[in-house]
Amino acid sequence: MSPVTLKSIAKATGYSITTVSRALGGHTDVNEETRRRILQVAQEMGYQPNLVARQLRSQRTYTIGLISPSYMYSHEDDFFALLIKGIGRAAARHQYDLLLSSHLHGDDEMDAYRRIVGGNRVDGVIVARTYRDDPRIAYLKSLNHPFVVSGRNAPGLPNDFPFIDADSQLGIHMMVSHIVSQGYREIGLILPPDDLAFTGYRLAGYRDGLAEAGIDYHDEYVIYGDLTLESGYQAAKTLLARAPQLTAIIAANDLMALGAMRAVQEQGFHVGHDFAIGGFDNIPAGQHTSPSLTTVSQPIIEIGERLAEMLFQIIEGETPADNGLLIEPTLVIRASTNHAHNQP
Amino acid sequence: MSPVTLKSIAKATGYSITTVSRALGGHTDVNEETRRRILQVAQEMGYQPNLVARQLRSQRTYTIGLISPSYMYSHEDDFFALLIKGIGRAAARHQYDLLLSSHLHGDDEMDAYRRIVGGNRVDGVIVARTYRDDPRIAYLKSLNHPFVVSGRNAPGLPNDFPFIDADSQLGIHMMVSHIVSQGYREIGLILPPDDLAFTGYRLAGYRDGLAEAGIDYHDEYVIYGDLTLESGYQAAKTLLARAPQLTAIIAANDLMALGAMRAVQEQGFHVGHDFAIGGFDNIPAGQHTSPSLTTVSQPIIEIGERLAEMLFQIIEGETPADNGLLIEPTLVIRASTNHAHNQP
DNA sequence: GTTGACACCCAAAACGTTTTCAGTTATAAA
DNA sequence: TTTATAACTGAAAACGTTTTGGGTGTCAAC
Repeated sequence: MSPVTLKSIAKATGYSITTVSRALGGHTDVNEETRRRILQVAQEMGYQPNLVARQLRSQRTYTIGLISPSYMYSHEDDFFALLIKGIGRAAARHQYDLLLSSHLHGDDEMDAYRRIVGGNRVDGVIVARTYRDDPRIAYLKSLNHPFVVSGRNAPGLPNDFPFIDADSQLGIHMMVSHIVSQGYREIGLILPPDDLAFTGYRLAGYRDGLAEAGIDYHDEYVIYGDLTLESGYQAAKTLLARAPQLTAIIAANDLMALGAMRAVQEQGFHVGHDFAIGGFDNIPAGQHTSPSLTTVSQPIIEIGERLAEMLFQIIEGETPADNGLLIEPTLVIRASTNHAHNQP
Repeated sequence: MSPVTLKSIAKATGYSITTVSRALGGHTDVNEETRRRILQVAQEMGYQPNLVARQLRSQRTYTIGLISPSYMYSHEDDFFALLIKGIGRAAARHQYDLLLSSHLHGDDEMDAYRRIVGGNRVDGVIVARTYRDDPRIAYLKSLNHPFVVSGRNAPGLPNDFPFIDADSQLGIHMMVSHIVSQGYREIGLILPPDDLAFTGYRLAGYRDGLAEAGIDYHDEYVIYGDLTLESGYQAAKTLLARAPQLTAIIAANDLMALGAMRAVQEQGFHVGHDFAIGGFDNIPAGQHTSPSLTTVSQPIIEIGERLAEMLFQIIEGETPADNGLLIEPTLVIRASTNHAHNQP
């Protein structure tokens, strides 16, 4: 009835706790016959090692942590779900578990990090959704605790930590070039909040694209949203009121793009014919909208997998081959920017 | 440099480990002045309690577990992502963490349960995606370990465990009634694999609906898929070949419904006008398809939240008010079954 | 001047492992 | 026969907490 421990197996077999531990641990210095006996008794008694005790003694948890605000990774935001999927895959391969700590919206995120990391609950953490000069990264570096970052610092700031990020500057650049190639030249942009690190890259990519096409940049063509569909809708309405000559809008994520699409359609435009909409993320919903959404795709699941692999290497004390990895995104052209896609 | 522990604080303040522990733990039998001193020193030294040691000593982890195959909770299957979101919310409120253990596809799921549960890593677990007479449930019951179940046993079998499930029998029944009310009477059904517990309820709901409408049941109108979009596509093609008189298809989840929709459209049908398609789950993509998908909606996030709340109660030794909860799903009528929705 | 009550503090045990170090026996070499 | 070596085993320490079960000292009451 009471939990079966090394001690109880020791008592049952007549061997010491040490020997039982070594036998089960597969050490060489235990007689083959005694190991057989011990293994069998352990089996019969249904022994399961107490992982917490093992963690305490060995100072290893075989667990990695992901800390997230509780309102994220939802259908409003597939990003976390996909990242978790990739991480989970890699973790399963390496026999690690994933500790997911959600903190309430108002709470200080740093507290969660201090608790989990300082509390020795994980061997490493994955930091996602980076801010400009992210304090979480500073904290982890000061502790010299293994971590990897999904994302990176804002443009111009140092990236002296292991990270993987999509080259979203290039992604938006490709999007602009494509939209220009379709004949649209008055292009608006809906950006994420300014404290997110990647916002600067998306703006830079936009300017790159315009410059390449020889189009002037106008401040009033750019507006900030908060990544939700609703905010995309509002932003597009504001943008159109402010600059009615617009014939295209690029949003920094698909959700805002879908909101923008709705706003634009309400204004009587025929998206894909007289107006272009471009997104970023390639969320599943974008395939099924009408018109389907042209977007920039980043392989989030794969990024999650590679991040985890990278973290495992760091935990094991190896130096990962790529300490900062920029992934080239791909442009997925669909009907919202392209006549040819419109009638299948 | 070395980690700051109760011991180091004891040394620094001159008090014993016991007193430091009791001071930080908020016990009453320590002088207010000494507590102040200890708190301050702990603060200065940046003390973070070692949670693993605490867990070992107190035999409580303040962690709940969710074990899932690593291919699940993806954009192919929003279910897990949403469930995790709900669980995470509730967990954040109660200061619990979530341990997510993914195991590789081929591995025995029971091993993961034995490892996590037997290894004392969690105070309770949430079992999702139940099978008929699920061995995981039998295991947890035999151990008398706190757990709750998302789903329940197959029809006719006992549910002697705490669970929350959507009443999918009623859900499909409502769907059939609605489709019949739109004038369709030759209705096919695409079911999930037979070993999943809820398959029987969906079939029963289908038969209920037919019976109520006075329509005969035909075996050849029913086919099994594996919940993926691709399998829905194949299943629908088979169904149409087998019974060309069909004018409607209900799929047991949205993904298969979308696959079926594609197959039906390829055959030249005009879904929403001369053919009806119904799904189940209300995944976000269904809003944006063309035509948009009529579906049965279950509040997965809320179910996750309530499951977690229920589990916390059980862990705390209370008896939850609802030990088995059936949630009434809602029918979301969109264009794939309804003319009126077709031209907004 | 003893007694009780109270406030405060601490040594040691316990949680269940892993590992270090030393001990015991059998065997081979000298 | 002694000695060195190898093969196996075990006692005890350690990981960092919390809790048990006293201690000590002060003060009021008798």
